[in-house]
Amino acid sequence: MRADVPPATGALAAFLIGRLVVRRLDGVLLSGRIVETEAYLPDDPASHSFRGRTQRNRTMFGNYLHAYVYFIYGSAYCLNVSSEADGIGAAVLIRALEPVEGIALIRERRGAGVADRDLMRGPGRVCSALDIDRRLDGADLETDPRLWLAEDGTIPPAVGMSARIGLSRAADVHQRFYARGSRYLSGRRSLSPR
DNA sequence: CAGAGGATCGGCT
DNA sequence: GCCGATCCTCTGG
Repeated sequence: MRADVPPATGALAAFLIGRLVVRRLDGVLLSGRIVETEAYLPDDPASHSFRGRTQRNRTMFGNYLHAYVYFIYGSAYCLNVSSEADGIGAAVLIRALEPVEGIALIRERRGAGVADRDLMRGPGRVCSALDIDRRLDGADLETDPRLWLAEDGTIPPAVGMSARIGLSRAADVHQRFYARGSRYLSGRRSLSPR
């Protein structure tokens, strides 16, 4: 691979927009359409993998299409998809989903008073809605019966790009991808121009 | 072992 | 829009 070839991580982050995350929970299927992702590239100062492999981030360094789940701010889990070959630390953060299947159970899990628009609008809310935590870290998203990625044949939406959200480093790197026009985006409006 | 910081959320102004 | 909660993880001594 040469330097002018787009990194697989960025390509995956864009490709995943419009695809589904599916969770099986006690035999019930919960799913959502991916409307927002962020790429955390190899050698990215904002990435958990930047300072090398640790106990927490080791699935980022494993093969691609495995779940990397971490806990943040004492309150939220975030779901990522590992995105490069074995030995390279990189991942795609799933930032927001549009509810598709199992909405009744998702509403129940998120609690009364939460607007449908907010059920999975934000990475912590995605994991809260789908009961994703460190138990799922390392899950193979091609074979695990609890969590996987799917396509449903719908036409992929137009994809926009912007800076990533909530970073103190590499804040100018435009590796956030979103479905244009979706009402389920987590970012501020200035980051999602219509 | 102590300290600091963080890919967030929800509540309040 | 701003702010605090909350606790895991990593780093340095």
